[in-house]
Amino acid sequence: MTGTPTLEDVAHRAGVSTATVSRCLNAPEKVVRETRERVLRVVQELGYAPNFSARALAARKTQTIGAIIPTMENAIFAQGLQAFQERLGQKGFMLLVASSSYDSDIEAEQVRALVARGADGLLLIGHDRDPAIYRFLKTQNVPALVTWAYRPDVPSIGFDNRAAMRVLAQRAFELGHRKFGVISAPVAENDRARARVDGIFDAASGFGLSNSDIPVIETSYDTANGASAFDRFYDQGVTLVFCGNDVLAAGALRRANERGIQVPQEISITGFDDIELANLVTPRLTTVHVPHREMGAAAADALIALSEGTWTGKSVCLPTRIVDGLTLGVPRPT
Amino acid sequence: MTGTPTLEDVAHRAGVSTATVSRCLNAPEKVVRETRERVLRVVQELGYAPNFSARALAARKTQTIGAIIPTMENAIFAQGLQAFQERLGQKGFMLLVASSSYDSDIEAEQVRALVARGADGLLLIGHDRDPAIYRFLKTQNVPALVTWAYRPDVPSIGFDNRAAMRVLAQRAFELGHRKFGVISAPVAENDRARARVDGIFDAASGFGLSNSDIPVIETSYDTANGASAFDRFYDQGVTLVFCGNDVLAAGALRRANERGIQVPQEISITGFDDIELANLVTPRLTTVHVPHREMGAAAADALIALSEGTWTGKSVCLPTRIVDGLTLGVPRPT
DNA sequence: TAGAGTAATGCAAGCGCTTACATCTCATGA
DNA sequence: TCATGAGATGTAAGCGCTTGCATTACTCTA
Repeated sequence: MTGTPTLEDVAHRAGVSTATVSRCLNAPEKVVRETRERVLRVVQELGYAPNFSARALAARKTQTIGAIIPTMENAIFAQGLQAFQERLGQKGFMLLVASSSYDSDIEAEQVRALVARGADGLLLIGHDRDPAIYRFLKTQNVPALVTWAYRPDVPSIGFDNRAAMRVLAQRAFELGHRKFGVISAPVAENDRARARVDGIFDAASGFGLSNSDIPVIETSYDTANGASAFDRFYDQGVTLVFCGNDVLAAGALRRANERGIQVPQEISITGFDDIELANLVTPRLTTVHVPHREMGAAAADALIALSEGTWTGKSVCLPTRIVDGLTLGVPRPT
Repeated sequence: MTGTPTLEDVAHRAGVSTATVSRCLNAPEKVVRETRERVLRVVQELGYAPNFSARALAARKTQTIGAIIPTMENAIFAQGLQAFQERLGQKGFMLLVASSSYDSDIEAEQVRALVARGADGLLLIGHDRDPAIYRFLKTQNVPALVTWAYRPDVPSIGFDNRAAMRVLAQRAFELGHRKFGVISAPVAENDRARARVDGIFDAASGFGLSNSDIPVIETSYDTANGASAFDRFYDQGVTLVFCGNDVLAAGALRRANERGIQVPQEISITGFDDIELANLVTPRLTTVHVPHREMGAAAADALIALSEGTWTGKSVCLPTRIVDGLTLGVPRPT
């Protein structure tokens, strides 16, 4: 009984078997009240805390959920992850995090690592990944939930990137913009980025614009990249730059400010995500609001349900909405 | 041998004992080459992956490090944590994250949860916390590392919040500012916030200003709070507002912009942390750069060393530097 | 009052791995 | 030739918990 107290120490002291103590902790209704109270008192006295490794080994459950996100440095993931973690914590689960740096090989490796660690379920971002990963997860019997994107056929809690961007683009076209550029995150292996660009294409075709007329610059997540892409588009004389996310848009906007280019009088800029940054730059960014926190919390609930076999089976598509900032205006007269 | 392969399956198939397989994986030098290669081949064939719960139970090590941060939504933590996680991953460790929402009771609870989960070490932010937590950690024999703050007497990897702010304040006073206000995060249970304010006091005393003359508004981490605190100070006619972090500063700056108040001509504003945001607001924020990524990576190394008993025992204090933005100028003539 | 039924508890076999200790093999030197 | 010892491998006892099944203690019914 030296060192950390174990179940057995508690059992001894309470005069019951370890089985009863275990039940008190995990299925209190199976133990008669008197016994339960006595046991719980001893648990208190001893400051007993279960050893999760042992519990995990015996019960084949770790009460741990893994999440693999591209990077926590992106505020949108940080925010969603925070909400996810909070909800998980409330329900007695812990969060194991890994990051992929937008690299699918690393992601696959992390999936293995998390499964080996016994994660009861995995949070994944977006749909694009090697089918072998899904097969592996299936054989290992570890449920996965896709977030930040929606699809009815696999468990997912997200939103419709394509439709959201379409709505924004539609509005821009209605304002009269016809000559514009798109700054997007690299679309390879990133269905969300691709969907956003497709949303623009969708809206454009309604205005008689063909995809081949739409210049898209793909560049990685960084304000500096947003800035240089902006330069190229500005020099081409576009009246509007759609950005695949707020960070790119903030970079573009900063460059516009640096060059003394009036936004939106001379050129309009739009973002996507509605991170706090969007509201702090000058002028305030016109962007698409995504319910990151709601999504994170809902994802936690879903993943716990999935791991306990009580999942409703219904993916959910959360609503997004346009945030009226000050960076989208009518195109300047040519 | 149905389901996930175990050590025993590998042992059988390779014609050796489980002990040998275990040694191949954990101490290869103890196994003669021929055997080792045969075993590893079987490991490949079977796609064997060790069960970490079992390993943890038997070896009393989980290869898992826990981190408790106030919130991931704050970019400074997200960035440091990302670097921390990456380095941990490179060394075969996983990251278990918990958040405290700046609440010390929640933090204490999370410490227990992480220890129960078998974390081999804990990353903590700042020094302020109930000594009982340190005692608990000591009896549980779980090492902890303090970050984002420095102190030579406990394992820590951080920087000198007080000195950094002192340097910034010194510069402001040299420019002539005498009437100013401080917007700080709540200093109770937050040694970092307190140190930053103290840094201002230090510098102020060198200019014959006494602490009681310095108005400090404590408010929680949120741009809206920064904005309203700014209003109060502006209306009091200060020429400068020191902010305890960039988020508060960004909020203050936004308000100034909204009210059409010229920064820094009419009033100066400074931040602290140098998150990306500082560089995106207009005008660019004058702030203090903190090496979050270096700190995160160094913390990972230190914590692993600590958990393996190879820690050098030397805390490290990383350098900070002032970032010359455009929000600190000479005070307007009275 | 005996027998059946049910609720509470105990027993003990694992869960998959690590590791102290025992055993075996074989080269070495006297 | 044989005791010696070093190196390689095997044996088996846990690590702390969960859980199917057995046992015990009661309550109820006929």
